[in-house]
Amino acid sequence: MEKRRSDCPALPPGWKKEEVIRKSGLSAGKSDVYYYSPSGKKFRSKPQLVRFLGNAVDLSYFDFRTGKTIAGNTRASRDKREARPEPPRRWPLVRRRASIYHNKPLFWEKRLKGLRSSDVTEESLRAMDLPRACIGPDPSEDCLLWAIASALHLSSAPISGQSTSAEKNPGVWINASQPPCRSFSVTEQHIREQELVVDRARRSLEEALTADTLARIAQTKRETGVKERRTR
DNA sequence: GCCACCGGTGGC
DNA sequence: GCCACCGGTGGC
Repeated sequence: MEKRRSDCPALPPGWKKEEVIRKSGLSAGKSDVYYYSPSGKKFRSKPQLVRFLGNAVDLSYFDFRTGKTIAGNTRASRDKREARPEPPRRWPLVRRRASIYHNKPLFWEKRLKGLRSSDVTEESLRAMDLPRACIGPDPSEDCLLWAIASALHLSSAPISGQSTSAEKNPGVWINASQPPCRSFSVTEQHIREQELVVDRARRSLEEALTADTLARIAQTKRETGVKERRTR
């Protein structure tokens, strides 16, 4: 009997997927898919997952059997795309870079306008401290943030901004592999400060997830108690 | 009583 | 006809 739990990138960290092949009976050879929450709770169906995760995770495009996120939610479109599932939606910049970047290097960042990071309640996350003095058609901080994020995805080379020549004539001297801002450098101090920010965010997330789990357990206990009193 | 496992079936 | 979903049950 094949039994293997694997990570599921389309679900939050800690969730595992398991596929169990039926070994006997009329349905021998078919398989059942199960998911396990970080706390070990087992889920046999997508409705079960949706009920448990609520608004915390959008499962509209989640394919229960494959464990992958798909582009459409109809049965027909899903079947057509089965051999080419969409990557998880948490890396939109990576998916969009190929077509937009190669066409017009100077203006592609404008096309990312409107994309914004947000938490599970759709509340926009706080803006970052960015290098000053943007160069290019859209001087907004949002645009620069998207440009830096995409530059980090495009190459493992250092991200340092544009040369002074680009400031004088961006149409001629702009370096498409760098974000459209004045040259800047990142120091060890900057890195340490950002590590602290990330560390704080992780702790907050951990506390929120723990509180959520405890609340769900309490809710389940309350519901169970009500049912038991009614049946007496 | 729990749960792994398979069967039944409604929706497509 | 297929299969996602969930009910039922036998083994522990």
